[in-house]
Amino acid sequence: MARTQGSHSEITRPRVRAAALKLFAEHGYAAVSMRQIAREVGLQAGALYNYTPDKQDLLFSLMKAHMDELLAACSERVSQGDAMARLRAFVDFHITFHMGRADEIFIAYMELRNLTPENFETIEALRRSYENHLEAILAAGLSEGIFDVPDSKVTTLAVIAMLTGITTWYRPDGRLSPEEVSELYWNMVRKVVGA
Amino acid sequence: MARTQGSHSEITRPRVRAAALKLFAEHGYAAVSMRQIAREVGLQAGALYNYTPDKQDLLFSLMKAHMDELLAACSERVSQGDAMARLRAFVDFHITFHMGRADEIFIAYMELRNLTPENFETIEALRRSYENHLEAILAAGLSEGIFDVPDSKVTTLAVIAMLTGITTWYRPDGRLSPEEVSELYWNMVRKVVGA
DNA sequence: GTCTATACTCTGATAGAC
DNA sequence: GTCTATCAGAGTATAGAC
Repeated sequence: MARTQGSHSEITRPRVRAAALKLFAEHGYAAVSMRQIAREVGLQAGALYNYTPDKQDLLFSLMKAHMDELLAACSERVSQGDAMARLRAFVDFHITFHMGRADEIFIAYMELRNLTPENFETIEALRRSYENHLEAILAAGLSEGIFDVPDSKVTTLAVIAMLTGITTWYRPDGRLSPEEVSELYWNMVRKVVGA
Repeated sequence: MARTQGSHSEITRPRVRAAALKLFAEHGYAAVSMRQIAREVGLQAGALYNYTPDKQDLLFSLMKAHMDELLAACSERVSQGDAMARLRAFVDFHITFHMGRADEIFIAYMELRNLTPENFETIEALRRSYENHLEAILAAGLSEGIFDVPDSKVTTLAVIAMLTGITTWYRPDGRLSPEEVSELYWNMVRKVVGA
C-alpha cells in the first residue's frame, strides 16, 4: 500500500509540470506567473514551492527532461545500418518525435535566453550533442562516398533548421499526414546531401 | 530653421525604438520593463509615453516596420529574369537582408505570441505575403519546367526555415564570410528545387 | 501537502509642475 | 518634452496554521 501522503505528491508534481509546460509554450516563460500555474493546477501559489525551488528551475527541468529524452530516443532509433539508412532514420525520427511534442520544442527553442548562464550552458551542450549526431552521419556518408556535401557543419545546421521548421506549420488535422510530411522532407534532405 | 522643440522628438524617438529593439531581442518583450527602456535612453519612464501610446504598440510598430522594409526590399531586389534568376536573387536577398538585422529577426519570430490578436493578424498577413513571394517563384519555375518540386507550399516553408536558421549561428567574425554562406545555401536550395 | 496571510519589489500607466 | 510623484495591481517567494 502506498502512503497517502506520498501519493498526493506523485500525482500533483506531474500536473504542475504539465501546467507550466503548457503555459510557458502558450505565453512565454516571462509572461507566465506562478499564480497562473497554480490556478491551472487548482492550487494556491505558495503550494507550488513544494514541487520546485523556484520558477527558473521549473523551466530548466522541463527543458533538460526534453533534451534527455530526445538524445536517448535518437540514440536508440538512429544507429543501425550505413550512413544512408541512418540519415533516413534520423529524418524520420526527428519529424515524428517533434510532431507529438509541440510545446516542448517551442520552449526548447524560444526560452533559451530566459535560462541562467549555468543552466543555458547545460542545455546548449545537449543541443550541440544532438547536432553532432547528425553531423557524424554526414561525415560517415562522405567517407563512404555516398554523400556530397561541401561543408558538413553548415549542412547539419541547415537540415535541422529545415526539419524543425515543420513545427511552426504542421497541424494534425491539416492537409498532410505525418507520413506524407516525412516523405516530402526525406526527399529534400536526400537531395541536399547529394545522395 | 527647424524648431527646437520638434528636433528633440525627432532625435529621441529613434533612440527609444532602438533601445526597445535591443532589449526586446536580448531578454524578450515580457521580460523587459518600460523603466529599463527609459534607463537605456536616459529618460524617466513617464517620458516614454510621449513616443508610444503603450508598450504593446512599441513592439507592434517595430515588427511592422521590419516586415514593411523586408517586403519592399524583396520586391525591389527580386523581380528580374526567369525563375532561376529570381530564386538565386531571393536566396541572396534573404541571407544578406537578415544578416544585418539579427535583433529584428529575433523579435519577428519570437514575439508573435505577445501581440494582441489584431496586431498578430496584421503581422501574420505580411509574413504570408513574403512566403507567397517565394512560392510564386517556385510555381513559375515549375511551369517553365526548370524546377522539380512535389509540393511547392512545403518546399517554400522548408527553404525559408533553412535560410532563416542562419541567424541562429552566423557571426560576422566567424569562419565563413557572407558570400561563402550565401554560396553554400544557394547550392543547397538549388538541389532542393531539383534545378 | 495545502492553505491563508503577508513581505517586499516591481509593473504599466497617469497627473501635474516646470 | 521631461521631470517627480503616485496609483492600483501583480510579481516571486516565505512563514506558520492545520
